[in-house]
Amino acid sequence: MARWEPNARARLVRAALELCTAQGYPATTVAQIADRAGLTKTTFFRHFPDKREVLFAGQDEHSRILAEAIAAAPVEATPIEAVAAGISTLATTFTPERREFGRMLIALIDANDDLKERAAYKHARLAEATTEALKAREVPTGTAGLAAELGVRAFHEAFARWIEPGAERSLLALTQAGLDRLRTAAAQLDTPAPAERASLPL
Amino acid sequence: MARWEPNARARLVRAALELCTAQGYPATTVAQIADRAGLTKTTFFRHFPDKREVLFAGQDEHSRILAEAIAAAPVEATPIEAVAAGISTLATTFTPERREFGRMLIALIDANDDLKERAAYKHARLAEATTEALKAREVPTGTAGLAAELGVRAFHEAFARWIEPGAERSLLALTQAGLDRLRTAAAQLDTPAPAERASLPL
DNA sequence: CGAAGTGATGTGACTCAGAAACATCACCCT
DNA sequence: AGGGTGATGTTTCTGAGTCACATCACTTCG
Repeated sequence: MARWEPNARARLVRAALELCTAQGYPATTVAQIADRAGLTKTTFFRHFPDKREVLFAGQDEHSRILAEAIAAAPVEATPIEAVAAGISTLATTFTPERREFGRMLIALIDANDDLKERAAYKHARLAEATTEALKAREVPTGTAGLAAELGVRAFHEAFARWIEPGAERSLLALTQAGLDRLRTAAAQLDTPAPAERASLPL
Repeated sequence: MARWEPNARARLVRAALELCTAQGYPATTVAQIADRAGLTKTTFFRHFPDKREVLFAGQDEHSRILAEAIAAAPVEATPIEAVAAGISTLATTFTPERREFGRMLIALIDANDDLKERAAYKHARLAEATTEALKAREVPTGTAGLAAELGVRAFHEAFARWIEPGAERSLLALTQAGLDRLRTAAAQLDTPAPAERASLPL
């Protein structure tokens, strides 16, 4: 379906990431991004609803992938198992080439509150979609919400480790490890902190 | 310390809430808000960093209150108990007059993605502050993060019920009920959904 | 093979958010 | 009475985001 120069959208994303990394996000103008992609400001806004969104391109897809994988999990799976299946499937959609992209994106987000805000929104939306997918499996609302939150947190944590320079483990392995870690953390919500526990009589 | 007409900030908040409720958030201009408060656009931006923020005025205070209450909880308290103490203290700072305000605010947020995004960010910041307060009590990172998330969710849920027209219970009672509900939900993360459980052999 | 159609892009003009430099006013203190 | 201080107003500017309209490439059909 491509006509003109193909991949206008991808060119915009690439241009945005490069320019923002080089000059900083606030110093980068939408016109500059469009220019570098060989397009105009108007066209930019035809592809993305606002300046922030170009850096989060494709993330709405994650909700769909996660939700579908959860729906496809075996009926007898527990909420956590369904979530594990979901984020595992999501993890397999990430190719190694996306590591560099991810590194740059995380660096940008860390440096700009505007982007942190959008990231928080994306997190919430992803968790919501996951919650709905679990509720469709008859998981009660509260449990669904928490399981979803655990899953999204596990995935983000895994992603953060995956893009680190020396990372050796696959994103898939990291997501599973992350979820396990959070499961055990959840089991300790009613346990006094170690420092206190150590001072209790044996 | 008030000089001119006092309460400029409060006047801006009130004007913003009224105008946005009447005309819708996107149709309301910063200049209009300032005008109605008897001020100018520049002064608006001296009090609030952006247009969205005027509707979330005072919420940064919540982080401080919550964190301080958690720090003040008894040393032997479990993470959840510390969080319960925190949100209970926070709940007691809400006077009944704030119910109407809360109603209008929630209605606005529900109707505007811009405001949903800011609300998600506020949620994340509140959870972060809570997490830090728990980590200061030697609670391990993962557990702290989840306990914080539970607390913030419980508070939001309680707030949503508190502002409902027919609500009778105090915000304090509602936060405690909300947290209890989430605690039991957390205990079911590894339990298959009811529909499935019912079909298992007794 | 050429004309109409379709979808993506460009142009120009506009509104509003938000920042900055500078002027002004009310109040306080001495 | 006069200077200091802090809050406000004035003006101007940049950039985000919207819109109406024109244009171009490519397709399809007569």
